[in-house]
Amino acid sequence: MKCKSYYHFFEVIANKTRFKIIESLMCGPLNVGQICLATKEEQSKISHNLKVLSGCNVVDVKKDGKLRIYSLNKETVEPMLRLVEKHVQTYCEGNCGLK
Amino acid sequence: MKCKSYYHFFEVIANKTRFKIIESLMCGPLNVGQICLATKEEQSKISHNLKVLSGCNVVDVKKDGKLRIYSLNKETVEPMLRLVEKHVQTYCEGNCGLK
DNA sequence: ATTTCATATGATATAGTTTTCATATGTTAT
DNA sequence: ATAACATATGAAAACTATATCATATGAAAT
Repeated sequence: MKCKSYYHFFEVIANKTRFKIIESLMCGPLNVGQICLATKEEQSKISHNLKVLSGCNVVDVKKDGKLRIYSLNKETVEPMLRLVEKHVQTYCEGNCGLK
Repeated sequence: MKCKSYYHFFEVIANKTRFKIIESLMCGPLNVGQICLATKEEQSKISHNLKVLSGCNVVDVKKDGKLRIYSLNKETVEPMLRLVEKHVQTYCEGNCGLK
């Protein structure tokens, strides 16, 4: 397994705002304005962070007029969250030292 | 799936030094001095980062005299790295925008 | 009991990331 | 062509994480 720079992938997910974006996209694609509403975050903040997420294909964009619709790459993200959930359940009663 | 604070788990892995530690433990348990050699990093840096890793059970410690032997929780880490590897192969030719 | 070795810890300095604010770009409607 | 709207972008400010250095702790050997 070659993984010399895989930690960069985790950096992308390891952020509160980006994680909220991911959660908001769990139920289906949304445009930027809708993501702002769902996350209660500012537009430019969301845009900056969407760029990071799409930069490594954690989310996908497509244009629709003046809207940009973002969708989650569930194939990678969902199993990854399932692994974390299992880890927390198995190894950490309560909060695992996680803040 | 409840995942409100799961991003903290990713923060733990999303770091160059800690990732090097994880890699060094891939082949089996090591004590702190051995991890320093394997990673070519300073002892106190390693200790600080080992604390973060063990804080959420990504690694496990046991004492042996004055040595402390760390081992990797492969059950969570390995499948997670496999997911990233697959992601990179599938969605990113070259480097995926990852640094 | 003292020295030596292995590791941990605390405080500060340093580096890096994230947000913010102002503005730019691109699209549709008028 | 201009206005209105949605989103993106750049630069600076604000924030957070990390490394470093000095020192502390604990265990074994002398």
